[in-house]
Amino acid sequence: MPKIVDAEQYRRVLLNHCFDLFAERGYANVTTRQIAEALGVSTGTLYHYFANKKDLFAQLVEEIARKDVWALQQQIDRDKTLSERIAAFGQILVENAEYLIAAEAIWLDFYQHCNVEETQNALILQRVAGQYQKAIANLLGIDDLKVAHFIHTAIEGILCEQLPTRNSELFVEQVNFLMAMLTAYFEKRAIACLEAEAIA
Amino acid sequence: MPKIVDAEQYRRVLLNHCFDLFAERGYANVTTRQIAEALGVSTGTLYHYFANKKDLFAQLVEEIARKDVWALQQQIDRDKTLSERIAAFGQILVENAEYLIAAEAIWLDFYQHCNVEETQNALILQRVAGQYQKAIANLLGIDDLKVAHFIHTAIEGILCEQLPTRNSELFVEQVNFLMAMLTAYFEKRAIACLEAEAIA
Amino acid sequence: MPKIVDAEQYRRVLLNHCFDLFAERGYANVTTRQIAEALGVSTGTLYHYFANKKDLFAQLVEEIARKDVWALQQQIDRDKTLSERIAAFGQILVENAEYLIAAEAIWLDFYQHCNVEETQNALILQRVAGQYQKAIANLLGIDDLKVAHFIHTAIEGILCEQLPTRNSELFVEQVNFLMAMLTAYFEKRAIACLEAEAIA
Amino acid sequence: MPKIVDAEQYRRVLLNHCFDLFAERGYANVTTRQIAEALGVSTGTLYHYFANKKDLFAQLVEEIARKDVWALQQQIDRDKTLSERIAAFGQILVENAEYLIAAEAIWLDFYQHCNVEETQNALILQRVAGQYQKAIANLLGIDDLKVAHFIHTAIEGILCEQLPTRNSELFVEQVNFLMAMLTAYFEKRAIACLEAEAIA
DNA sequence: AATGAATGAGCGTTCATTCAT
DNA sequence: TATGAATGAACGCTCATTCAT
Repeated sequence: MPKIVDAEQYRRVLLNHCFDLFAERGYANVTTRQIAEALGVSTGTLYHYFANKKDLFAQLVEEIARKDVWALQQQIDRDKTLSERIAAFGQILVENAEYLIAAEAIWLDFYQHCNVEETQNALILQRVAGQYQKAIANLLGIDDLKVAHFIHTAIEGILCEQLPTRNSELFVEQVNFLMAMLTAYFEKRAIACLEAEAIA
Repeated sequence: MPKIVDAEQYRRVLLNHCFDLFAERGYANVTTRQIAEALGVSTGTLYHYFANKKDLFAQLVEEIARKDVWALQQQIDRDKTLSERIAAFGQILVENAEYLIAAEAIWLDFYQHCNVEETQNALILQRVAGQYQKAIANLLGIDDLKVAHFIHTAIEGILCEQLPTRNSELFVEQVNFLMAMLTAYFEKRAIACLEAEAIA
Repeated sequence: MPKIVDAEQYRRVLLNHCFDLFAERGYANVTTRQIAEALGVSTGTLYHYFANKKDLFAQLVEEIARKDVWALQQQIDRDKTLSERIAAFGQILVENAEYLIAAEAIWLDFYQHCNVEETQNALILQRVAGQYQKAIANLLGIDDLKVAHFIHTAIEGILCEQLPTRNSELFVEQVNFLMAMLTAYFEKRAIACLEAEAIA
Repeated sequence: MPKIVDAEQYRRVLLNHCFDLFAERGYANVTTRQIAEALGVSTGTLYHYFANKKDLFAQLVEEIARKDVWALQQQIDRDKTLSERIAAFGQILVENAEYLIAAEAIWLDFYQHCNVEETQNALILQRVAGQYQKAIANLLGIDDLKVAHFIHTAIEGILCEQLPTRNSELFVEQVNFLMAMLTAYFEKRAIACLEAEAIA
């Protein structure tokens, strides 16, 4: 089925070219004509590859998550200690700040526009969130998915704040706070663990 | 003589009645006619009290912040220890989850829709953020505004995640994580402080 | 009936204060609120003195005509020759250009907005036109109302042209052309008259 | 492939079908829905071909001028004497009275509604006026553009007067007056010319 | 597969007019 | 008399979507 593969690839190319448009202006402020123009195709073509604007946006969200998770997995280094991993994670966030904030803008738009009643959207929401949690857990080498979930959530908070105006100084500061708190939290947990063993 | 005596007060009444509408559907999905209907007035009346839809929304954001900050200040209890304050704060968040998530929805919409080029919006953004930070710092009895800022940011992250579907179990969990990390962080800082003094 | 006289006078005061507003922006681009504001009264008061916006405008048109005709009558000088009268008329036009153009703007707006089906408007139109013709005929000391009518018409054309941008040089030129043509026309008629008499 | 092959041509078709609507009711009293209905298209289609209502109207004004000037040029007959040309011109005006009055209504609306601050409008105003002057000068075979300008202006006055109610008897009378005055004016000028030569 | 002209419901907004005070 | 808050029909305009080509 070579034809279908091509169409599939083309769909992804189109999605990736939409990223900036949606990130900068927001779902509601982007028209299908603007999308078509940005992609160098007609609106008709758009509707050939996507059922409608919402569907296009939902697919973009999935595509972003797919790529993010894959990229995070590439960064896993099994030889590092926990605190080294935390530091490395912090650095990844800072280095990719611009992209992550843009992706957050899109993700939040999806949070707010998607009708959760539509099963499709609920599934995307759940799946993507799960993927990020696992990716973060793997990257930090921790087992507790709930902690990974919290970390993801806190990062989203930090990214949110950068939406109206970028402030990289503040961003670095906030990331450092998160990493410091994580370190303190894990140290405390390790000590508690040791003490528990000592008692036993 | 006009029908409404205190226009200023009436404007606030109108704003407060808009809250749910904007929180549930989002700025872009609420029409002025829906607002008018929800308020039990005509669209014309809406435009008598507010310059336009954006202005109405910006004023709502400010009104929410004003009320939130005031409510937080009422909760300050100078007799509590730091860890008691942290626990109390966590409880406040959990008890008011429903309202806080709704307010976050509105706040995020403002983040994304407001044009920061318009000085007015930039000022609102700055002022409101500052007020929340101070309120949190006062509530926890800490001096470091930057930590308060981070806490506010992390809470926003937690609230964001509840937007598409409420999950109170998860919410409590995340708030507990935040509080645990805060506690670990402050303890570590206190120990470091003591050691520094000991050396000196 | 002193009260009624006062109200009548006040109505005229109000009308005269509307002149500039309607002349500058045109009937359709003036709102009743703007009128009220310019007059220093409320919209309610406006509707106390005038049935509606159209009525107010129609009364303004009549008031302008009343004043113009009266002013023209003041300028009649029975001792002048025809060519002196023509020259004097030209001078009056040039000296009052600014006002006449503004009045023409209003008059044209009435031409275009008034529904002639409404008897009231048709009457105003007829009456005012007749008054101007007589006033011009008297001023020039000519009997032929039809010539006066044509002169009035030609002047309206000249005034029309000044509406989008004032060009006083052009205005003077056009008035001079009109006066030159009138002079040539009357001279030719006088000669024809003499010849007719000679033959007889 | 789109449905309409020659968009430019279709735009002109649409413009020409708007003529009566604007002429009869005036710019401010015609809604975009009425225009669309009169053209047998949707409002959306209107905005596909024209930027907005003002732009549509401005293009209509230019289209009218283009056609009028072309039509006048077709009437030029180099074998006629001046007085024959004047008579012919008068006849053209009378024969096309109905159309000319309608066109004048549109032209006056443009005079009054166009914001001269917008360079585009100022240019249209200037260009169209210049074209009419040249067309009249060519038709009458005279060199003096200023006289042609005055004639155009006087005709506009005559047409204005017909706006509220058509009165063809009056129209013919006024046109005849204008032609008579023109004849008298040119004769006088010719005599003055001859005398000047005689002296020399 | 690709086009873009066409659609029309629905948007934010205005404003002449009313009427309780 | 005088007020101005309230009204709501109607405005100019937008844009996701369709479909003949």
